[in-house]
Parts: sequence; C-alpha cells; structure tokens
Amino acid sequence: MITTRPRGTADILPEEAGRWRFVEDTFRRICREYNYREIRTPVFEHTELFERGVGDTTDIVEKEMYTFRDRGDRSVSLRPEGTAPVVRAYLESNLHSGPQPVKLYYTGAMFRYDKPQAGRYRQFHQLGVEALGSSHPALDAEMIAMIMDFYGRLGLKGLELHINSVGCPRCRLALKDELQNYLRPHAGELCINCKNRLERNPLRVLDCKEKNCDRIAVNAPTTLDCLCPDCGDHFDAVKEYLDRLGVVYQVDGRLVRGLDYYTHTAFEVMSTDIGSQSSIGGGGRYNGLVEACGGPPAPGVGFALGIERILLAMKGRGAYFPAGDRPDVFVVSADAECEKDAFDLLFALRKCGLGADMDYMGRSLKAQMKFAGKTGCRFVVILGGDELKRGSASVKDMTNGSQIELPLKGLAEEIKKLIGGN
RNA sequence: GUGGAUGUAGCUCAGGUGGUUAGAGUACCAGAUUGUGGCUCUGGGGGCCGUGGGUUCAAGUCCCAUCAUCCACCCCA
Repeated sequence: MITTRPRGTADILPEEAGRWRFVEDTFRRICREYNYREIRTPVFEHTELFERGVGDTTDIVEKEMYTFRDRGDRSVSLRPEGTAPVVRAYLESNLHSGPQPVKLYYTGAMFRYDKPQAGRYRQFHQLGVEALGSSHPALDAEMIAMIMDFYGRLGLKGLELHINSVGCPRCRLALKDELQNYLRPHAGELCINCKNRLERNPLRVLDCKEKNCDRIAVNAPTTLDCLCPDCGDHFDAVKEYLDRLGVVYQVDGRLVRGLDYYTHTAFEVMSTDIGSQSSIGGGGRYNGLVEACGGPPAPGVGFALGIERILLAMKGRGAYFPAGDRPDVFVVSADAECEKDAFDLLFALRKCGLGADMDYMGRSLKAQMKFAGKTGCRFVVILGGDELKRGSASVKDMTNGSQIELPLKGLAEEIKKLIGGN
C-alpha cells in the first residue's frame, strides 16, 4: 500500500516540524557555545563498523540492524547510532593527527529494527556530541553539564541525572568475578534472562527490572566497589567538576549502559513522565573504541539524545514552544478584475522581504478574508476597484481589525514600518 | 522477539442481544440583501465500517487470519 508509511516511522507535519526546529536550533546554539563543530556522516556504513564499534554481542547488532547487501554485494547497514561513524570519520580523515581534543556534534536519523511503542521508533532522531583525543575528567563533566544546560533551555523539568563509573577493562574483570561469586548462590531466584547473564555478562543483572533480580541486585557489589585507584580518581574528579558547576546528580552504581564500548564515566538522563521508555539521553566515556576501530589508542567521551523523547517530555510538562511561522501579509482582491494587480503586488511585497501569500482558490472576498485569518497573518492588503483608481490599497491589521488606506507606491516599506513599530 | 488492548467520515468518537438508505461533534466548502476574518445561524460535500477469508436468509455488529496503532516486557534514544 503506497498510502501508508513503513512501520515505526513518522511524518513530521508542519506544525510538529516547527517544534523539532526549536529543539534542533537550541542544540546547535549550545554546541556553538561549548565549541563543538558539526559533522555529517553517511546514513549507512559498512556493517563491520557497527559489529566492531558497537559490539557484536549487543542487541543492537545482533537483532536490530537494518542490514542488506548492495548491488556490489557489500554488506551495509543503516546506522543504528552515531558514535561509531564519527570515530570512523575521525580516523579516515586523520583528525587524530591534528590538535586534540576534536569536539564534534551531529544530528540525524538512526535506524533500529525494534518493535515500536511509545517513545520508540524504527527511524528515530538523535542529537549527539563526541569529544575525541582527551581523557581529562573535566571533559566528562563539561559534557554532562552541557546536556543539563540544554534541557534547562528547553524548559524541561522533573529530570533525573544518574552517573556512574564502569571503570576500565581491568576493573570490569574484577567486578565480573565479584558479581559471579555473589550471584551464584542466588542463581535459583534469578529470572531466566539473568541466569544466562550470570555467566556471560553478569553486569547486566545489575539493572534488571525483574522484582526478584532487583531485590538480589540491591546488595550486590557494584562497579564502584571494584574501581582501581586510577579509575576511582577519575570518577572523583568528574564529580568534583560537576559539584563546582552545581550540577545535581545521583550516583548509581548499578547504571550499566548497553553498548560494549563504554569505560569510566557513564550517565543517563531519565524523564518520569514519558512512559516506560524513560531515558531521554545518555552517554559516557569510551576509551577503547578508537583502537577497536583500527586506530591508535585514543580516548573519547560522548552522548546522544533522542529528539522524539525530548519532545514527548516537553509536551508532558506543557513546555513552551515558539509560535510557528506565519505570513506577514495576505493579499486579497475585492473583485476578479483586481486579481492580476494583486498578483503583482504580492511579488513586490515578497521582493522586499515580507512573507506574503494570496488566495488561489477563486474565493469570494469574504472567504478570502476568512482564509487570511486562518493563516495567522498580521496584515491583509485589500485591493479593489476603488483603491486602484486612487493608486492605493486598504491595509487591515488583523490583530485589532483597524484599517487604513495607503498608497501602492512604497506599500511594502510602510508595512515593514508597521510591523517594526510593534 | 513475547504478551495485552484497539482499528467506523480529515480529526475525536456513537452505533444494546447481527436485520432496511451508517450517525454526532469538529474540520472543510457555500450562504445569511449589494466590497471585509475571528462569534452565531442555515445548508452542502465527504465513509472500500483497516484488509482478506468464514458463519448466516442477513455482519459495522459473530469467528479466523493478516496488517497497523497503542500499552507493557525486552532493549535503548
């Protein structure tokens, strides 16, 4: 059926698109202030990039990628996330041999073959930033502060910021041992998933939401219990920088993010009122990723935010959105003979930079007025035989209904003055 | 991938136990004395009742399948 969109996709209609633009514009502004520069990468990549970069044991790669073979028999995939492509570009264009860190931001569509539900789509849109080449804890803090700053400017409230450190690979190994020792006696009480996780990836038992698992996990050793001295220092420094900025956070030793490449700092922002898909943004440090992608050892930090979920949270809280675009002027012809003059006038107005439109449905004067009212225009210019004889036009202010007659010559400039005057 | 709910005009929804030409509100269009919006009144256009099967003399109404949406699990943005 050609009149239905693919499952899990959405059309962003004009009214909604205005809200998207508001979110995106706010993001771009903040990126400029924090000195992150835009990067645009392809919407599809070699499948191998995601297998290596995201991790081939993650759900994303195992069962959620849009993968296909192109006509040259190459396996390519629609990007399921933005970090791996940015890292690839960083390497491919030798950005790592320039001044570090390289601070980049991106916006765009991502694709995941999930079952759609509230706040979860197959094509969704992310805003993200990555800072490559520095392992300084102030950078982790800057990024977390930046997200909260961004949400604040959108008028989002009722958010929870959770932070954690998942340590380096050595810490993880230690934790894995500790966890398995703690969990094995409880194995019989865990859910089926967690029984499997116990041997393969016991970290994930920590944020299982099953009641029994949750109860057991509360007392389990966390990532924080197993941090090596270096990782502990790094995390303390991140917290200190956040404290200096007055950023409010909760340390959550059970926060384990799904992607394999995270090391050290991990963070996530939750909204309490958008349904079960409550995460509206998250990120962390990934010091092993660049190397895993075939580059030199280079650290990185980044985050990604979901636009759809941000919008959901904003609507849930009745957040402010700026008014949509509307024309400055609508040109109305009082009788059919004036239509061509109205057309000329319309283009004269536009040439002066005014947003202008007219009726294209052959409507009566009354209907044209009605239609003009619905466009939300500020002024209506009425052109009729009487006015034309005098070389003038009637200008009606739609906000108060007042009407004056002005000469056609220089009309656009006059209207500009009237708009500027308010 | 698993489970639950729903699917009637553009939109929001009515349509007891199956029975003639499927309704409302809203939106859209046109009128309400001769060149003017927002309020009010009147009229009008618009529906493969998601789709495909089945039961029945008869199905929007019952059964099955399928597709889609929503909700939860899972996962994550």
